[in-house]
Amino acid sequence: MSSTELQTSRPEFADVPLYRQISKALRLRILDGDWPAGTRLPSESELGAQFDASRITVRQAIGALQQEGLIYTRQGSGSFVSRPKAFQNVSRLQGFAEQMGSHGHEVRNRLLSLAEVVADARVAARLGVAEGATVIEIRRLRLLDREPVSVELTWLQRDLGLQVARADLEGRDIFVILENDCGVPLGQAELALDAVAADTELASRLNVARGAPLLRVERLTHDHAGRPVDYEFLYFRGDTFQYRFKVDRDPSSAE
Amino acid sequence: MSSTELQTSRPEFADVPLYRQISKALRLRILDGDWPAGTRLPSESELGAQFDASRITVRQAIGALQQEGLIYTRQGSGSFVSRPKAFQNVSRLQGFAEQMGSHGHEVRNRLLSLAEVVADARVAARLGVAEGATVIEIRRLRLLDREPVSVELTWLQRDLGLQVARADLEGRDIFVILENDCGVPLGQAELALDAVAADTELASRLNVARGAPLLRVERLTHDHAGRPVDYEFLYFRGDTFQYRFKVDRDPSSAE
DNA sequence: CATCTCAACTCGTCATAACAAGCTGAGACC
DNA sequence: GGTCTCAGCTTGTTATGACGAGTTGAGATG
Repeated sequence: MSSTELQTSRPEFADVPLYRQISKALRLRILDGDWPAGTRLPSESELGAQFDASRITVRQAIGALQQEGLIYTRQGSGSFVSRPKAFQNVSRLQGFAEQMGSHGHEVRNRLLSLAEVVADARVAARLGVAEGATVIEIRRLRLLDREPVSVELTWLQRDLGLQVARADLEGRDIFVILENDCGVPLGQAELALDAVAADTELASRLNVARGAPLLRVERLTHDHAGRPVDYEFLYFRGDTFQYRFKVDRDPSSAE
Repeated sequence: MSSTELQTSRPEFADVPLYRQISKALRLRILDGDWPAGTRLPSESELGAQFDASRITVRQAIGALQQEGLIYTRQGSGSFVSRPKAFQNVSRLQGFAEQMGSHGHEVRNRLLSLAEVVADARVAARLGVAEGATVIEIRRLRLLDREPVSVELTWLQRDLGLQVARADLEGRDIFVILENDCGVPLGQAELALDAVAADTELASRLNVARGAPLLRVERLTHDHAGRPVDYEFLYFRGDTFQYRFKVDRDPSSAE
């Protein structure tokens, strides 16, 4: 009954699925530390009563949190808040500031250059434009707590790039700009990581010695429909940055 | 009808959940190429009729395939087989040889050392043993097509390590040994990647200059129950190796 | 012919209900 | 005290039913 009531009383959220509201509420309590690692969540029926939802709906919410790695579930026993943090959820596609900002660090970007350039073969291939077409190139230096961490080269299709160029590139992630200002929902990204030596320019930008090891990330981000949107090279200082994530073996458990 | 028939005729699989049977059946048709990319799957109700399952069960099966990236779904339209392959599923936990071997390369491991050592604080913490406990340390040089690519340091709990030590460490991945010879089903792994400079020993092993950039991968692999099993440091030559994978944005779409 | 409308189909969400399977702790039994 | 059993919890799986929202193509309309 009150699911309807809830929707009636908050018509502006009427279209947010109930299971999302639940998972969001639970997520907040976990991230805020109300429920430290190891805490047992209320049982599915209890949650159902609390949120006035059926068990099937609660399970949808819990399933989402499980996928995020925030909780784990043991049959017959209950659902529990996962181990520490620090390591959480990094196999999501997130901007650097999105990730760090949520951990209490100050992130700034210094715009090094913003230009229309001719796409070389590789950039053209990745972005799906003709070789020789004009694209937008953005070069930024990222500072974490005033300390330089990375230099980032970004290429975008011309029209999209011009929109992005008008946004607050110094304070916000390109991902956030793309999604909120340009209305481009992001989907998957392909990454390639390797290690390279700092050339003279990178070394001076990042305040390290020439030849110092850098973690290079090549990232091609697609929108929801699979169209390439954003092609980047990120150069991280090897001594101050780690790329962390989790992977599963055998996600399907097929055969 | 047929789901029941299936279970009746194969009583040993009677406890495999129906939704897994369905996702497995669909997965096979996709991987076998019966349904090329872009093919629309039968609707959820059709599948329900085919497998004699309710729609909720079919949706569970379809949800699993979606997570695997094999299919994508558009409301009002249907579920479709995903784009090519090539990049699929690389965010799985795979051994190096597993990955390369399936691409027609020759992978060999040269055993550099195999010893019982005293766990330092970090190794002890990661493997969940007492500091000062004895663990097995394995150091290997990996060769791809006769060329050195990486040096790998592995620590295992003593009893497990002794089992592994008896296996064919030169020809097989430790992952494969753990799963097949030791019967340890692997689950998740946590990875941390950064870039470091080659010290004298690594440089000579890998046949690069001292100070050359290396991609360092710290990996802690857990078994199915979440117990830490295998703790490793992998040092890859920056010039010959890339770590590639895909990530999704917004598995939760929070806030 | 172009466009517009709408019925019919698709997936998205949610409720209620039931039984199976795993876990846990209180109490019985030795 | 130590062990064993089992009731009563938990999650896992599944069915049926319902309505909403997005898509699409056929037919009506201009």
